[in-house]
Amino acid sequence: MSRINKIKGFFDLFPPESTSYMFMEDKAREIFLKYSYQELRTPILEQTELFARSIGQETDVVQKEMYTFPDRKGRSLTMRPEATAGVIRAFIDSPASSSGGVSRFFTLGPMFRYERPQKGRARQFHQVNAEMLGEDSPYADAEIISMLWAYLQALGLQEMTLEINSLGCPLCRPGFDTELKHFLAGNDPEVFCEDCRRRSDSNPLRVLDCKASGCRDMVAGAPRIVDNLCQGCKEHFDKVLEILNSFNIPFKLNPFLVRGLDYYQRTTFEVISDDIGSQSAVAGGGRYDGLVKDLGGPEIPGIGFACGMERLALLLRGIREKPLDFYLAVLHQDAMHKAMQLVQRLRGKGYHGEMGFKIRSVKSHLRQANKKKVKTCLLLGLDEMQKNQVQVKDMSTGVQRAVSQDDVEQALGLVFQPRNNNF
RNA sequence: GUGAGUGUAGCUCAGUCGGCAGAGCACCAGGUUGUGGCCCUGGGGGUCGUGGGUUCAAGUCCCAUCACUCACCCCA
Repeated sequence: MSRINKIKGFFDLFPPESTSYMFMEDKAREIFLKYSYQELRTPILEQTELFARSIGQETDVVQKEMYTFPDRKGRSLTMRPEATAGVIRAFIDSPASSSGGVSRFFTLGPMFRYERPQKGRARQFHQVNAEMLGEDSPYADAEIISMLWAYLQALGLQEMTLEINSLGCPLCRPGFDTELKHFLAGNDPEVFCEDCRRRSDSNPLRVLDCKASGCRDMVAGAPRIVDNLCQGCKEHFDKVLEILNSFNIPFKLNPFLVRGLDYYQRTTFEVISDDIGSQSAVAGGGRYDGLVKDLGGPEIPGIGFACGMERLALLLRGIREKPLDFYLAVLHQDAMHKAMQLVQRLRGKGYHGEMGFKIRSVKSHLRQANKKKVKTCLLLGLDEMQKNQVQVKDMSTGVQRAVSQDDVEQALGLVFQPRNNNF
């Protein structure tokens, strides 16, 4: 029979890579729970309009990157291309949205975008997300950024840059857009790339983020949002930076940092690494104070970030599964049942291990055990069965001794303690 | 959506001017009557991505096609 290919841009995660993902997920839960963020799991499939309305009709994500299709009754559904919209929708549906106070959520899981795969970019990819709803204080911005930073530190990642900017709010942004349009219109259209010629009128802010060399040179002299913020936005931004400074979180102001999702306003940020190919953004986020209302909820402010696990995985080093505690080698069919009983008992005591189901030579079993890098090899054959014993061999020292079958866990305990996590 | 590159053993790859399909690693067995790693000997493994063409002869040249990779774009 012919084989069936997996879908382009979709990947199977085998060990040791899957171990890195367990590690990233465990650390996310460990850190985020300390900050009082609770795990929220939302559906992968949502009504298409949810994303069209929140992310923005004009964005690349909505225009050409979504997995959108009709269900059996003809309703348009979309596989989530990002997490925030679904979290907000769920939040609006929940009692939390009308009971006041601050809600903190994190989510883990797959996202889907129809793009050409390359290093650090897949069609199904995984994100760690966090969102805080109901608080517009600059301290909220600082909290969530510092939590992201703490998470990256906890993963042991170095050499990353936090870039930050403010996009203004509905009070100051329109004025700035107008000023920016005037500036762009004053330049020779020839210096723009094709995209920016179009954008310079429809979405001038995006031109600031263009990587084309012509646009870049031209933009260097453009007016900056940070110089044109209204009083409220300026105070907010200054306060965020002040708090980050006081907590020794290093950041770089990037006046050209513009996120690709339309719902951001005020604080936006990205974490960049030079070490993961051309897709350099490891994490990104920002404030979205108008979004809950735009999605039919009350006027509640919010801020959040997304962190790309595929990109983190490229940076993780030395995450390896711990070796198994034991491997039990069965040397005769008559010892098989007893062997399984022993193995089950050891697992009940917290030891991790397996048994070989094939009757093979001691040499062959030990080669297996050695290859699996287990700490100890237990041998059970006819001799041991007659004496009610098991041979316990420490694989690092080669020391071996016979112990009573009743005392195996005690014997293992003399060599090492049962482990309590997977890394 | 655009561009470039790569497809040969489980993995990494070599294969000259078109002339018998190769290496290293991995795997299995033996070197010890029931003892791993190092070493030695032997062994199993191939639709040379697929289809067509040129030729006495194609892994090698030509065409098509599929897959993968990287980059643009965009983003995490």
